[in-house]
Amino acid sequence: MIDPRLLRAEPDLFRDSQLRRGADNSAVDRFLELDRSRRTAQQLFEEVRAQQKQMGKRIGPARGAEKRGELTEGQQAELARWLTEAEELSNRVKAAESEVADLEPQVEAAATEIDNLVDPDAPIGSESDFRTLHEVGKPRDFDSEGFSPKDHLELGEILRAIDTDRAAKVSGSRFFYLTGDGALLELALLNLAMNFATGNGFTPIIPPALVRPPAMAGTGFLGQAEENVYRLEADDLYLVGTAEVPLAAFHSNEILDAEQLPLRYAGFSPCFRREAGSHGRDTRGIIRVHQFDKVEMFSFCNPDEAVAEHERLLSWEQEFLDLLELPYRVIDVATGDLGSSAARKYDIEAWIPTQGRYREVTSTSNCTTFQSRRLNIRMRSKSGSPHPLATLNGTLIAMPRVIVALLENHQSADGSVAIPEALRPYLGGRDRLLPK
RNA sequence: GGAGAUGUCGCCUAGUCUGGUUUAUGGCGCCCGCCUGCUAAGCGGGUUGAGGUUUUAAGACCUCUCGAGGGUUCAAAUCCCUCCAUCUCCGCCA
Repeated sequence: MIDPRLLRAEPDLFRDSQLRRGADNSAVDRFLELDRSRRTAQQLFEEVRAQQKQMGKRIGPARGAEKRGELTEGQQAELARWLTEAEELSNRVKAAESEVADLEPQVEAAATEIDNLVDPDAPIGSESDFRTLHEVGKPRDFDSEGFSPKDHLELGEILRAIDTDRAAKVSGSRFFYLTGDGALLELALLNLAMNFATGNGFTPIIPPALVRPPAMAGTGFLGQAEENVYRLEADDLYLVGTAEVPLAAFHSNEILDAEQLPLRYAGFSPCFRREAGSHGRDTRGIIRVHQFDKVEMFSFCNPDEAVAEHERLLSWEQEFLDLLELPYRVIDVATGDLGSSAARKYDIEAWIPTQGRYREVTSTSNCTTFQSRRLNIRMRSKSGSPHPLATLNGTLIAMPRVIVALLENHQSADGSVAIPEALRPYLGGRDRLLPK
């Protein structure tokens, strides 16, 4: 949700931002017009409502006196007149109220169509117009090592770590079993990630993966992204696509103490994605799946701190990938590819040898005050009234894609896979996964 | 799943049966001021949140807000309906 007062005062900011996203900006003017009508209607309502209340204050005591039989004939007649007048007022109140009630959702709808203001520093353009910020590590030269790399699925089968055939039998396409060392690998990554997070001051959280509609809507997943969300019709619940949803909604309808900020959480949850519209893409292996586990970082912070916090989230993401000894690059996502709630977004893409390219493994977004407005999360400093705060999120680890990157980048010709040093304590001190 | 109880402005609490004379009571906590060698106590005032009108400004005023949403009524914290949450008991269960 955008800031309606800012929009009234400086609509050009929003028109321009929408253009930068390559999005429709007609909602800005639609909002302004509806908002004006709504406020006019609101004022009328408040006026007649005030009259009605005044009348009620006269009728009340008079009725009391009437019951006690203390009214003179003249007062009795006056009361009767008041009641007639009150009835008429009541009708006018109802009419005015229903006009407001009519306009309200329209204003709301227009506001919802307006995306978050983009950060002026974000590169302008569509998906391919990203800016590369860093490249870290070098892709391995398998040619010079004298063998061609196997892809993660082949390795996963050699190690008996990944089983997609049986997953297809049981659940369908885009599902997987992690077996043996595969399962242990995920648990090791989880523990490494959680220790890393808590070491950096995050509170570990295991949130619910089923949420009610307001949580889903508040985080912005019921707009364009809706087709990718699983919904449980019978119970009116959604399966979350990321822990961002329950983490963001954790403090919904709360006013947080500004002194306590930033509040940082690391949430571990399963993630469910329908992957509608991606038929035929990444059908092999576990790069694109319907269900996976992820540790997500989430921060509630002062809007003044949001840009710095975003940089911090990014550097934690990088640090974590460094621990896993993976080559990657960091990109500054272009305005057209931000999604409605992010003002700026950095993706980290790990090198995938068998694809000869970088693929997204983590992503961090600065949502400024956009989400907190929808979720009604505010902060209060010692003096002064509550204000919306900023929310930011960033992937610490998305299991399948990191497993893909680990297997492919650290493989040997015999199909064994080297375990990065940081991970060894979590795998019983082993330094390799061996074919089974 | 069955039976019952509860939900009031940070916390506790009055008000709900019997609708109006309530700007929603009082206490605790917190904030400001007064008073007092200091502290404590005492005294006075303030203290839900949202939207709006107006003003150079401080402010003033209005409307909404008693778990949420509907309804009845001239008028709803109070009556009716639906939903949500919590608690107690019973049953079932990893």
